[in-house]
Amino acid sequence: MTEDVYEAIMEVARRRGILFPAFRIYGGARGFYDYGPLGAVLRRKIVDRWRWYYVHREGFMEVDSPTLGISAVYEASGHVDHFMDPMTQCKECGEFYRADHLIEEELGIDCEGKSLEELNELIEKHDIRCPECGGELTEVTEFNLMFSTNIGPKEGRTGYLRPETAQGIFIQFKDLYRLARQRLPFGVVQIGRAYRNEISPRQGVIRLREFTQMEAEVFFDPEEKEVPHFDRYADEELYFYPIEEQLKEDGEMYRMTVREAVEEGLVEQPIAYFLGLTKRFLTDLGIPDEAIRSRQHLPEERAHYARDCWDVEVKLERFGWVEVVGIADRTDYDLRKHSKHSGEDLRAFKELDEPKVVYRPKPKMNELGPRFKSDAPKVAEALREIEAEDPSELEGGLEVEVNGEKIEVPPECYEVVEEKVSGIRFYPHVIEPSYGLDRILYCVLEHNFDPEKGAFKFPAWLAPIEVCVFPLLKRDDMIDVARKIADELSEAGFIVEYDDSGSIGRRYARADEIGVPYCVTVDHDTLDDDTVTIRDRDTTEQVRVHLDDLEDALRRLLLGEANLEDVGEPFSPSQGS
RNA sequence: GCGGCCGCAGUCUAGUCUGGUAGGACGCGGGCCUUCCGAGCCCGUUGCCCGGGUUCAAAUCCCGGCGGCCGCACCA
Repeated sequence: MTEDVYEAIMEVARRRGILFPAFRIYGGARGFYDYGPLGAVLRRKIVDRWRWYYVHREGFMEVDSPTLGISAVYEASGHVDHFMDPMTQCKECGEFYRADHLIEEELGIDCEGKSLEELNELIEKHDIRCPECGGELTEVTEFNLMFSTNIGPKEGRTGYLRPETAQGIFIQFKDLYRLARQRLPFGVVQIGRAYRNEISPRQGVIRLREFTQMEAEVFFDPEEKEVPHFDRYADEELYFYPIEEQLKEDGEMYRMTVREAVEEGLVEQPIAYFLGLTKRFLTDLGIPDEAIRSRQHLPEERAHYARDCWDVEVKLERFGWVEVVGIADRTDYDLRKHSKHSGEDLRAFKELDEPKVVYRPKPKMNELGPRFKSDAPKVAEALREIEAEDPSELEGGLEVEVNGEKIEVPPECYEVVEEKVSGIRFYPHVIEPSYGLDRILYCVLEHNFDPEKGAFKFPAWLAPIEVCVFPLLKRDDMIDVARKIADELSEAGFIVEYDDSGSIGRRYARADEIGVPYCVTVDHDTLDDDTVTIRDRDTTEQVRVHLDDLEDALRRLLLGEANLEDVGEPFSPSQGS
């Protein structure tokens, strides 16, 4: 076999309706894929599992905001100015390249964080040319990854397809904070499409121009930045690959528990918690423990908004360690930015243990106005910032600074008022676990793929088809019974497929290929005693169960509550009738 | 798209005519009291849609925009 696992998987995936390259009849377009019938189910099940962790268990609120945003949002978030990749183009054939990736491929060096000048120098110095045609390359320029469009007819207003779902949450902070009953910490999740106009997507479903994110934004009081139920995943063991190991010549990842990592100061508690959760989630999907590591971002690769960031990476045959989840400490960056740009106060409020009393000069505008004319509002503003613990400090006039000049404010211009300060306002800090669904789905495919059989072996609950029902022979009496069973199982909630084409062996193989965990077969005995066989995908062993027990047996099998031998009498075809 | 009405806390609303930077109710948070499904009391918290103009000063007056509702038109 010359083809690698990636190609084998994509071949089965395309043939059996998991993934299709998009727009195929028109020649396709890089960076876009369709989910076929089975892929769509698989995707849904992964999303549902994620929801179970984040919405059900963590109790986070799920929202769903527009994928197209007005420009103000992305001006405030910094994406208009910062969400750029370095780009170069071949002068001969016109092909575009990501300059840093191209240099990395050609020279085998790390270009993360290099400036445009540095990239240009490298290209010139090493005479890097177009890998396609050998042509000369243009000067490296910045290219914004957001898709822009117009909102409304004609020129309209500039809009951007969202490059991440997160902003939709930040800009609704006020309402969400209220709905969280104004208590921190709280979390909000969003699952949806995001768009990035990648310069040259090349790795199949790993780098898409339209992809699905599952993101959580968890808001913390910066002074109490801890997950309350930390113990839930604290004893989870995982592989850590922190900055210092990455910088060593022979640096290695090492294994420890989430709790130990926090105690050793390797990673802060909330990020560690979500790393633990993520590992559990990924192993649920059939990705083995040793193919999952938590890698800390190097300072130069962190996004413009992140203080610390850890990726959860999954090891793939062809692509090596691939980031499937990023858990970033976005601090108060986003809320601050949106507060500033929108003028809305996106702070949280915290009551002090002891309210304190202060005294303030309350400006009398009808005195200030005539006296200071156009400076009156500034004087008033300056007065409002004065605060004293003792009212006598405010008696007999005050001095304020306006436009760099000191101004005497006579006492008749203000009134000393007592004010109770009962709390403080602050911007919450955000920890953001962000999952790339499409990449995760590919990892699930690869790690559940048996290259020998060319077949998937998904965890039973995850299989896009849960049960196949076959008549042993294409005989009307068996067909009728099998169809009826399939129908009843379907009504009971199972994802069922009925199949009577070809030989029974062929049908088992077909079911195996797409990872159907259990096949139910109607045979001669069924017609006599209402029993059927259940066949296990991985062992190909069979048991006989009575039709009355079938639903229950399958349910327990799919949930992993029982093994095959627990649900029926052993059966082997040679002993059967 | 056209016409009308309207934009004050999360919600409902006073104030707008007669410019001087906002008051209430419910809600929400904390406490007390109670104790099983929106009881009471105390404390706290939250706001004039945006931009421009007039003015020393705009929730208030003028212009523009945006948004909502209703009607008509158009359309999946």
